[in-house]
Amino acid sequence: MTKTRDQAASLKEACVQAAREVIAESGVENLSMRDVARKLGVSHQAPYRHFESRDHLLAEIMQRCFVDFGHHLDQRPRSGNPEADLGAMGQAYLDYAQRKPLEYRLMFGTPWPEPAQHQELVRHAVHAFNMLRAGVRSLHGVDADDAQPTQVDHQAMFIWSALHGMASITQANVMQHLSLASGVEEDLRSDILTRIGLGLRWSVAPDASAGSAAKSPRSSKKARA
Amino acid sequence: MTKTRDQAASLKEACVQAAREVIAESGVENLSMRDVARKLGVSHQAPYRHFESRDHLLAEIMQRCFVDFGHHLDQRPRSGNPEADLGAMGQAYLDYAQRKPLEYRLMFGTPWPEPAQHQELVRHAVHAFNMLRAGVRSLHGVDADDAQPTQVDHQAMFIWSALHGMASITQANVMQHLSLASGVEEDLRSDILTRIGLGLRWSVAPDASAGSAAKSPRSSKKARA
DNA sequence: GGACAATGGTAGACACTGTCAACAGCGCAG
DNA sequence: CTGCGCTGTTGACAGTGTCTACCATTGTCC
Repeated sequence: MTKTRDQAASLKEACVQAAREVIAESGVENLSMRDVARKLGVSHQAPYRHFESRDHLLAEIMQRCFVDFGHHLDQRPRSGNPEADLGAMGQAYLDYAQRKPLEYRLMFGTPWPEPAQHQELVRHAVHAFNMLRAGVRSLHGVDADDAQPTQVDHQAMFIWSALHGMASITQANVMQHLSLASGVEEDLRSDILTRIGLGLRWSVAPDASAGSAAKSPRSSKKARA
Repeated sequence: MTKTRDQAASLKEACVQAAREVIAESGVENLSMRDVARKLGVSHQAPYRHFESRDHLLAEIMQRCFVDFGHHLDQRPRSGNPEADLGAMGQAYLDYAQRKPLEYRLMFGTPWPEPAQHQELVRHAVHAFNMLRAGVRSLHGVDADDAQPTQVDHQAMFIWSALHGMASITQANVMQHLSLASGVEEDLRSDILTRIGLGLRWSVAPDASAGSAAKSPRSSKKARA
């Protein structure tokens, strides 16, 4: 409890906090070590006592973002219906990407530092993916508890691809220039979620709002998957 | 034909060329103006005679990458069958991403410079998207030449999302840590393409190799789309 | 031919970055 | 008290993008 150790911990924490703020406001590329030092009123080298390099600080922040992200996904409403739950997860995913675009880009759009150096980061990222896996697995029903892991993984990768693609495309400022047909942009989310459901041979049931995309499916569980 | 004008043009060209090489070898973030100047044996300010700023040089390069990319998509084998053609386009897309990862990241993974400043860039990017649109539209058959533009755009966005998601996830060095079930990684492409087909309510028919993912579909054209 | 402006290239600054190295204050173990 | 380790400071160094001032060559108009 010595004051020293507190301050040490507090400076490390403060660095992370300040850096997260910078990133949330202006993106990774505008984050500089000297900036966070200035923000905290310490010398430009002080942060280096707690982080080997800029990359290490970045890794720490990415890691925390993944924790946040995991929590965000976990806090989605649980209805007990596996399809609806997975759909809600998709919604939550896109929500996060939309509400914290810069954090999202940090996690999924920034070239990662050497993964071997930052195993904790990898662990948390993998954990988030495993949540998706679990959601997919529960789709396969109670009996099929030993669902083909191959198929589960394929489905998970498909879902992730579509969601991530959607999220990052939406964030790029290109879409405004595509002159999409009217209404398309608004219904993108529900449409994509529906199509993901089709791609799984299951309906993932987007929330009922703005249902233009709903051509018919809703619960076309017929496919054996 | 004056020597001056030639040299001018040639330095501008040389800058672009040198910069592309740097990017293709070590990525955008390692591209520096001074570097290309050094590489060309000119003063560090010479490139600025031809490019207002680093962003302008980058925009020029991105633009050319989009042209390349468009050509690459265009050179895919045409079978006359709209489904197969669209599938081949997907293949070509993923091919490009795999073979030129850094260029791909430059186009689709780098925060764009102010689009208003670089309309040519936007034009070429949109053109690539329109190729996808055309592919989707031709799916709707000859009669439906006035296919619902809304639906076409939705489908195009879905395809793009899934492809882009797949491409960028594959490039990130995360996948090795997901401990995917054996065989999943190899079949990712064909599986995703199949699922995209399902999401369109059409089979997009991945190339026949490595067909583990083909559970049955292949030409489940039953859906009315 | 000769004045002149434009064009393309050079050289030197400035502010900024990440990071290395040497140094100073502090708390604690011996 | 002495010494050591941790935390923080200060000062460098090499690198960056970009501004400004300068120089050389060129083509144009009188």
